[in-house]
Amino acid sequence: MHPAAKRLHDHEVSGDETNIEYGASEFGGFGQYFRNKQIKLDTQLREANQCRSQIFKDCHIYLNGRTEPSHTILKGLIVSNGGSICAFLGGKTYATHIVAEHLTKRKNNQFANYKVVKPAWVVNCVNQGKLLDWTNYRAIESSLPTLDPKETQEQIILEEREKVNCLAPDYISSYYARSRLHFLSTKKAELRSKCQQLAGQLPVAERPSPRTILHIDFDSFFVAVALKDKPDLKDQPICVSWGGPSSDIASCNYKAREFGVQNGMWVSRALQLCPKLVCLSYNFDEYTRCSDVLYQEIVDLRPDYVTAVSVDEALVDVTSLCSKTDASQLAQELRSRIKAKTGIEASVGVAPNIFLAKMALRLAKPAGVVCLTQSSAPQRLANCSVRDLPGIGYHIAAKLADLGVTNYSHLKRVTENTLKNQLGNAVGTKLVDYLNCQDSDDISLMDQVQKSVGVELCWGVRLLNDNEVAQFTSNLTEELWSRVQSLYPETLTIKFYRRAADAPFVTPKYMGCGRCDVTSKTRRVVGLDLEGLKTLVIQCVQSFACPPMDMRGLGLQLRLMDTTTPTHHAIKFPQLETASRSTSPNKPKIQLPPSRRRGPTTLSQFVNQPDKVEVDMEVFDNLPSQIKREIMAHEDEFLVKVPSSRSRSEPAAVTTYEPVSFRGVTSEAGLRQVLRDWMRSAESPHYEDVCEFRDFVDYLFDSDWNWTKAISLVNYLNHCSLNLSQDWQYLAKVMQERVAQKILPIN
DNA sequence: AGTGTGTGGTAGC
DNA sequence: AATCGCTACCACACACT
Repeated sequence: MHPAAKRLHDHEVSGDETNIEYGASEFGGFGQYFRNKQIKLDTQLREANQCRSQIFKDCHIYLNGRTEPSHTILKGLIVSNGGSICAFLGGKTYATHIVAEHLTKRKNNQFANYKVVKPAWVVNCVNQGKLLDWTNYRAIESSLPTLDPKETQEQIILEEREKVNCLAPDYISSYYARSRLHFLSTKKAELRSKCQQLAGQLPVAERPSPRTILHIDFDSFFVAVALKDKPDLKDQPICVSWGGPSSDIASCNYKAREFGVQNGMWVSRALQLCPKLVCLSYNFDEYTRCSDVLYQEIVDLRPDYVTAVSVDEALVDVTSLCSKTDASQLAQELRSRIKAKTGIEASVGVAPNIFLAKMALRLAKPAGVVCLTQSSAPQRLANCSVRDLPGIGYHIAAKLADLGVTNYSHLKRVTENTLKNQLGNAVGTKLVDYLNCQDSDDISLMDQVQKSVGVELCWGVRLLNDNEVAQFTSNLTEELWSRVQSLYPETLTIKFYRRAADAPFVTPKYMGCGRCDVTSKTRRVVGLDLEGLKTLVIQCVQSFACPPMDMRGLGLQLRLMDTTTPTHHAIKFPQLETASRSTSPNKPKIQLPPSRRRGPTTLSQFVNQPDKVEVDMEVFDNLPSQIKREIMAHEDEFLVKVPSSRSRSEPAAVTTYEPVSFRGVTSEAGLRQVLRDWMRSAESPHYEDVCEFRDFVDYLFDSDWNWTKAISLVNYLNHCSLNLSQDWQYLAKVMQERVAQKILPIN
């Protein structure tokens, strides 16, 4: 059974539900409300029918279309015999069985990989008191375990691709242009970076305790924007989405929430709950404009600190300001100014720490201001669902429910140790903090420096063969590369989405990824250029050995070099996988550093290397001379060759036998002096100098075999660069990887 | 004990 | 006819050293 389904199932049979059914939620936690409602229905059913058996234990069953007997009766049979009902397909749970009388052609495809059974199966199971073989009750011929034959799958993909072609040249850009989640993520990154800059400009404030923190955001932001030019609709239930039955609701107003409609829900389901629901479109430009106004107003306050939470949401430290003004008055004024300039309502939470500010904001919505203090908070929060606590999502809330904790006030029933054991140290500690109305996070200490850059695409991915997979992968890698700009990537993590073995070939959501198995791999990428990166990504993708037609999505994430805590590592040795050693001709090619045209700072990428094993040069020095000789004898097999097409910048030293010198210096002490002078001479290394140094090091290796000196110099460069700019550090890193690459074959 | 990798969870509308 | 299910960050378990 699927974990989520299992949790629901376990929960249902775990007895005392009285406290959570229809549990009062001041926070509009309608998701919880409906989950509770479902639990209550099941409980009622079970009670009405008595719990007769566990025949359907681990069965999560979806009822489709008209049935005989009716849904109500079938539900009663299933639930009272230990099963559970799957309210809808897709989403986070999935059905183990579908009960249907007959299916439309489309649903035939959609359900092809489910166990689709006739209602008689349920009835007969109950009558005979055991779980019967479902295959005798198939509602469709091609149902499990027969998968769609390859030709059928191919046909399906070809048809889908007529509508949505993920290989079209502009697919990725047009996709992201319409993706709300992409919009939210990229806006957040931008705003974080702006706040980071701002922090440098704001006066350094004294930091008395307690602080005064504002948490401010717009009420149902997307809907509010959509309603700006349609004021007559404002009392109707409204949502923002692209409009189709399986499209997500990005935002819905309070009227719609009364019907149980929630953000993230599919339109089809929302329409079941609220048939009069009106769908309005996105307006990303206007979101940006409102966001700008919001942040401008915040900055104009001259606060102590600002942290971007979202495009429409910020945490603001206003402690200094509040020595003169009353915080709630400040918040009210801010609210009115924003309303005046954007035409939409914002709410503000005011409190002495982040946790309480967030909770205050929830209480303040819609269109209000709420102040919470250490003393007033426990009372005000007592009945709030744990689901509404920051950092507590679906999964943790479910685990808490297993512990009998659904409300904030229930937390004190459980010991700290139980929380930590069940939920992990971090979450446990956080919950205890919350219970004490404390928050260890301080917004002025929150790091807003970007540590990684990634792209991910899991919609419309339908590919026929390895070539297409490579093409798509390559396109996505280019998208990633375009976002790297002058950053310093160190490792790449590839996240691969593959259709789960028992997930239907045709996804419930139109062109969605369906239920997937996700696997990931991490590789070092220091020194790779775009081509090298592409090759690496494609290799990795192939290593997942997924049938092309089952690929459903791909994520690529680059972890950036950490320049805040310098590593004092000596040379890192790459370690090739045994497989790639034999395929060395396919290795990504070595690149020269980019020319100055690309700007003075990015030295990026001219060496390839995979994994790592740290060794320092003593290890090499101590190698048996036999091994050293062997290496030298096989030089051609492993030494890295620099492409000769760029040889214009190659110094003569590489091809002629002159004394081994760098700018006329040969002694190690002298060379170190040259390096020091070089590093002092410029904020960032110049391209020509880099080439010269690289070639000198290459020469030491390839022609002079003076490896010790080369390693020593590179380590020295690394050592010195620790106090210099990122460019110097990156150069050192690239040189280390390059040297490591040369030593590699001794492993 | 520290390091690196793979996995999983959460947040925003 | 549909649909645009992203992304950054944290925490953890585990393997390896």
